[in-house]
Amino acid sequence: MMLTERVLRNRRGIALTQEERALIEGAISDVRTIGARHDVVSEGVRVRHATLLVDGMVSRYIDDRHGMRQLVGIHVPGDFVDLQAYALRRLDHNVGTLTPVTIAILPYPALDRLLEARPELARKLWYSTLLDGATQRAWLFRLGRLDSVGRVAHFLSEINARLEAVGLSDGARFPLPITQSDLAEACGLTSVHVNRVMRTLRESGLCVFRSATVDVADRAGLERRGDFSPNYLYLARRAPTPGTSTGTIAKARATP
Amino acid sequence: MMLTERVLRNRRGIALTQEERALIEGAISDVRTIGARHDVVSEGVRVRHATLLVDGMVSRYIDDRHGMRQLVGIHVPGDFVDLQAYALRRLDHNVGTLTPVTIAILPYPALDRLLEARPELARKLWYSTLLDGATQRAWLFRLGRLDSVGRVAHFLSEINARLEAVGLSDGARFPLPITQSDLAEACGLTSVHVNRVMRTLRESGLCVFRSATVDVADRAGLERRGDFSPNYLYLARRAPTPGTSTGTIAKARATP
DNA sequence: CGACACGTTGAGATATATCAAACGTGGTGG
DNA sequence: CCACCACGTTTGATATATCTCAACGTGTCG
Repeated sequence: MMLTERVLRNRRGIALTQEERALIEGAISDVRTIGARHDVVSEGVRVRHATLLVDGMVSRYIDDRHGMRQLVGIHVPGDFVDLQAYALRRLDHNVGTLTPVTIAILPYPALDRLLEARPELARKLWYSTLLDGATQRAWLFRLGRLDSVGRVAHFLSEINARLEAVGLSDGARFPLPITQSDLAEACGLTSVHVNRVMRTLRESGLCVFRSATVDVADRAGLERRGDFSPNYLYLARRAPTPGTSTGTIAKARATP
Repeated sequence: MMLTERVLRNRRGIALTQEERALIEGAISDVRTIGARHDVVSEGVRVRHATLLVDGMVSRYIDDRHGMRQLVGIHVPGDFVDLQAYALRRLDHNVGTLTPVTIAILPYPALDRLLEARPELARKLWYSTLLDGATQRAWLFRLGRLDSVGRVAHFLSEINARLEAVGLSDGARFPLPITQSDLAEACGLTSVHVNRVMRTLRESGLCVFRSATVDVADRAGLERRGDFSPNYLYLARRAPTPGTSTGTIAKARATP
């Protein structure tokens, strides 16, 4: 399986060519696995390479003075997790694994050469950082205007759509190997309340979250409850490219 | 006064040269004034030019199904308000004026030529969209982890720092020509509650918001209350470049 | 002077947090 | 293989922050 197989897959207007995928693979110096709950990049540290998430999930987060944490982004396979730093050199937040992950490393010098030679590819990677921005705006909407059930419904709808785009969800069921506390930190809630929200979603027949899997019983209903509309993801038409069957996201504990 | 005078001013590592400012000015086709409460760009509409905010304030916002609005960004003079669309062609949110504004228009064809000829300038404009992203993450933190007083304190601290960077605040006092409802839409609160928050801030001696002006009595205290740290703004060292004295932001009603 | 938008205040309703405890369950070591 | 441990989940009771609704005040502009 190609390491870059999922990069920008099914994103409207900026899909990568096979040649571009190969070029990115050529810039990869290293592929690593990291255990769950480890930081990949820390705030303020100088970054020297870009990181492509191949398998697993990672979060971007900000801690406050009292140890409370807010997720400001979450990444699924195919996402670059720290491209921001390529331009800014340092990150204003932390990036940490939620699950064991496989990541591919692209040293900046190799990336420099690649993007200089291929301005079209540079443009597409810029786009991908703009897509991150669009997602962040949707998260702002979620936190600012939705109630707790709406926030979780919106979050789950988003992850469903994003996993579907990269072939890891069939729209009705997808892996979500994170804890209710993680969900709480993403949605600006407490884990206790997230638990009650999950019960509400279950009892209203929208979805069930059990053993790291979400079963979506009523997708339209879930999306409606979360005031979710996928336009901000700039996805290609639904009905994702076949080729990769729905898969899983690594969950077993790996070496730290 | 140069239209681009405030663009990327006092931003660490990516300040523009005088020549680059002149080049941007050369790409400006038009300068317009627009009244308060008018949309500049609407969601989903194809965009054909970039917009530089020269004077006034504009917001980026998302409306929900029930007419509630969430601000996902706010812009001060010197900001590009829709560079995202240059890459994505459409915006996933709306951009509307909060006050009467002066904006400069840069048609994409002119921008294309400019950025092709000047990759270094292209890089800096890309950076500026990444700075927007960093600010959005700070907003996520604000909404997800701060209480109402903290949110408003954080918001005001941010605006103070950003206006200071472009010479429109001296750190102790700055113009804020928006309503308490706008503030509420930015902070995920109701306008009634924002009113009470302002009273709290006043009574605790942190700051006073009156007649479209914020007087910061205790900057350190305000920033502490909002758990604010300006690192995400990537500002150059404090002590802003002299040259432009503290000014105002247009407030008088203009023609729609 | 009057209208209208914005700001201010109060009382009461409600959503979510907090605190505390019990329950499951998968992994680990004896 | 079993027992235990750690971590995550679930539930209950109570506290509290914020919203909602409603009314009244105030400044600005025509």
